[in-house]
Amino acid sequence: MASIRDVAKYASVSVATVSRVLNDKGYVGAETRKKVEAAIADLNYRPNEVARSLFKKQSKTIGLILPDIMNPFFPELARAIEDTASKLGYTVILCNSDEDEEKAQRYIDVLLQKYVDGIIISSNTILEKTIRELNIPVVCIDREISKEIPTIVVDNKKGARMATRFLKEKGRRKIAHIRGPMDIVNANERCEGYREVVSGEQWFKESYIVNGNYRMETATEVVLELLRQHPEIDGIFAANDTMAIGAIKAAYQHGLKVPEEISIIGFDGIALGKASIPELTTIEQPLYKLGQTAAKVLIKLIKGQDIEKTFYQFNVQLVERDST
Amino acid sequence: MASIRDVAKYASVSVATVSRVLNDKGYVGAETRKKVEAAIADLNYRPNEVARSLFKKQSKTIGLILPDIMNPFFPELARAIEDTASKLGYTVILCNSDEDEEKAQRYIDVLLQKYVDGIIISSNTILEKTIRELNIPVVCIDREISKEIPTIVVDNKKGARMATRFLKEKGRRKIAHIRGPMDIVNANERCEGYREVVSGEQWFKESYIVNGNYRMETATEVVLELLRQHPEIDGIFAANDTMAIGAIKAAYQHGLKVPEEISIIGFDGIALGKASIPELTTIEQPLYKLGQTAAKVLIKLIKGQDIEKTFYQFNVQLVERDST
DNA sequence: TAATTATCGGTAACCGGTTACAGATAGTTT
DNA sequence: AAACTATCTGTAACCGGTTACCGATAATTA
Repeated sequence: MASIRDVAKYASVSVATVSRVLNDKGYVGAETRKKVEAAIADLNYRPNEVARSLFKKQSKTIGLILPDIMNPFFPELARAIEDTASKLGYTVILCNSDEDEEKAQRYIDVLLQKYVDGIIISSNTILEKTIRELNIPVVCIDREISKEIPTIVVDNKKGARMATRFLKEKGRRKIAHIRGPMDIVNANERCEGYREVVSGEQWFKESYIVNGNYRMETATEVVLELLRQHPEIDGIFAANDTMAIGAIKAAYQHGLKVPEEISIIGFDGIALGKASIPELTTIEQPLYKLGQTAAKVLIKLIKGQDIEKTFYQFNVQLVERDST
Repeated sequence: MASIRDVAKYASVSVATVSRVLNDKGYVGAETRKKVEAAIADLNYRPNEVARSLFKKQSKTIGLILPDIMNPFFPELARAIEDTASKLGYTVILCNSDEDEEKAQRYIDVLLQKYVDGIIISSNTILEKTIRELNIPVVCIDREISKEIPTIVVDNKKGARMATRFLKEKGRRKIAHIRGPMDIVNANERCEGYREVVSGEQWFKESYIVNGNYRMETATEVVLELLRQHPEIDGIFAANDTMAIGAIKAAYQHGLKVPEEISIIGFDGIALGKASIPELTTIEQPLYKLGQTAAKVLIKLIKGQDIEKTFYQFNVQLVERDST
C-alpha cells in the first residue's frame, strides 16, 4: 500500500503538505492541493490509521464489553452502538465478559493496549475505582455501577409498577414476580417496583416472589414449582422477557391457558417476545435509543465535549400483546 | 503510561534488551532479564499494541462483517468467533453490513486502514475479485462466494432433504416450502434439497414453493396466503427457523393446530426455536462449531500456516421438538 | 598464549503518520 | 525601495515499539 511519502514524491511535495491536505489543516495553495489530491487518487492512497493512532494516542475505536452477545437482550444494543459509532467514524471491538470480573479486566487491559478511545460496558461486577483508573471515558449501559460514571438505563422501578398495575387492571388478583439476580441493580429495582404495588394487598405473600436468573430454563422450573405451591396465582410479572417466556412454558406444562387462566408480562421488549405464541405483553425498553445514546455520550466524552448529565434514564412503554 | 524507554532507563539497560525480554527473542543474560522483569512489574508496563502493529503490520485484530447482529442467527456465530479469537490473542471488530455491498466495502476499507490481520465475512453480494485484492486472509461463513475462498458452511441440501423426508415420515402428504432469498446460495440449496424429495411426488405443485426473505413477518403473510390457496397443505419446511416461527403463527391464525393438523419444521437451530410454543423442530447447524472453525482457519491463514482444505462443510442434525 | 566462538547488550534506523518550526515567496504598506 | 505581513511549503523530530548490525566480554579450543 502506498504511504504518505509515496504520495508526496508522486506529487513532488513534502509529506507535511500531504498531511495538511489530508486533514484540511494549515495553509495549502490551491494548485498544490489539486496536485496532492490527484496523487492520492492516482495511487489510491488511504492513510494508515495505525500510524495515526500512534501519534494521536487515539484509535477511533471503542470497546464494547457485554456479558454475552448470545443473550437476546444485547444484540439490539450492540447494533445501535455499532451503527452510531460507525456513523461518527468509530469502530467497535466486541467483548463477552460472561459476567466475570477477571475476564472483563483482561479485556480492558487489551483494549487499553490498543489505545481504544473509550469503553461501553454492561457489568455489575466491575468496580468504580477500576474504571476511574483507566483514564479513558467509560459509559455504563443497562447496569449501573455508580452515579459518577455516565450511565444509560431505563426507569426500572416505574416499569415494574406499570407491569404489576396492568395485571391488576386486567383483573388479576394473585400476582407473582420472578425476579432477576440479586447482584444486578435493575433486578432489584424491578422487584422493588413490584413490591410497591402489591405490598398493600392483603393477598400478598413473600413467597410470591421467586428467584430467577434471567434465563428461560430456570424460569420454567421455578414457575412450575411456584404454580404447584400456589395454584391460586393468576398473574406473573417476570423481570425480563426471556423468563416470561419460560413462565409461559411452565404455565402450559401446568395445564394453564395463557392468557385465559393466567396472564404473564415480561420486561425488556426484545424481539423474542414477538416470536412467542402467544406474543408477549411486555414493558418495552427503547433499546436502540439506549445504545445510540451510549455511543453518542461516549464519543462526546472522547472528544472532550461535556455532556448534559451523567445519568440518562429513559422511559419504558407498556406494549400489550397476547399474553395478558 | 510507561513506555519501553522508561523501562529501559529504570532497569539501566537499552530498549533493545527490554524488547528482547518482552518477546523472548535473542540472547538476554539471566541477571539482566531479572532486572528488566522487575522494572516491568514496578512500572506496571504494558507494551503499546499500536506501536507494535505499526512495525509488524499486524494488529492482532480481525474484522467480522455480518449482515446484522440483530438477526438471531448471528449472535451465536459471533460469540464463537469472538471466544476463539480471544483465546488465540485476537480481538474482533464487529461490522453490520445490512446485506449492502457498498456498506460492506466501506467497512473493509476501514478495516484495512486499521491493519486488521484478517476478515470473516458473511455476504453474498461481495465479489471474489474484491476479496482477493485485499491481500489479507478472508474466510466466508454461512454464505459461500467462491470455492477459492475458505468457506465454512453446512450441507444445506442434505439438511433440506432430511427435513422434507422427516415430514413425509410423519405422514404428511402435502408439504410446502418457504424458501429464502434468491441471491443467497444456501437458500437455493435448501430449496433444491426440498425439490429432490418432492419432485417425484404426484401431489407436488410448483406453487407449493413460496418466496420468503428469511424474516418472520413476511413468512406469516406468505404462509397465510399459501394456506388460503392450498388448504390441503399439512406440512411446511421453512428455510430458516425465523420463517418457521412465522409459519406457526400463520397456521394458528388460519385456525390450524400445530403439530396436530400441520407440521412445521425449520432450519438453523437458533435459540429462538426453543422459545416458541410449541418448540420448533428444526435442522440444527453446529453454529458454535462453525464460528469456532472460521476463527481458527482465519488465524491459521494469518500465521501463514496452511489449512487442510478450502471448503469446510459441516453436518446438520435433525432436532425433533414439538412442532412436528 | 593466541585465536575462535558463543553470549550479551547497545545504537540507530524503521514502521507511517503529525506537527513545531523555520524559510521562501508574493503582496502590501510606508 | 525597504520593511512588513500573509501565505505557502519543507525539514526533522516525535509517537513507541522492533530489529539489523556491531562491538565487547567470556569461555573454549588449538
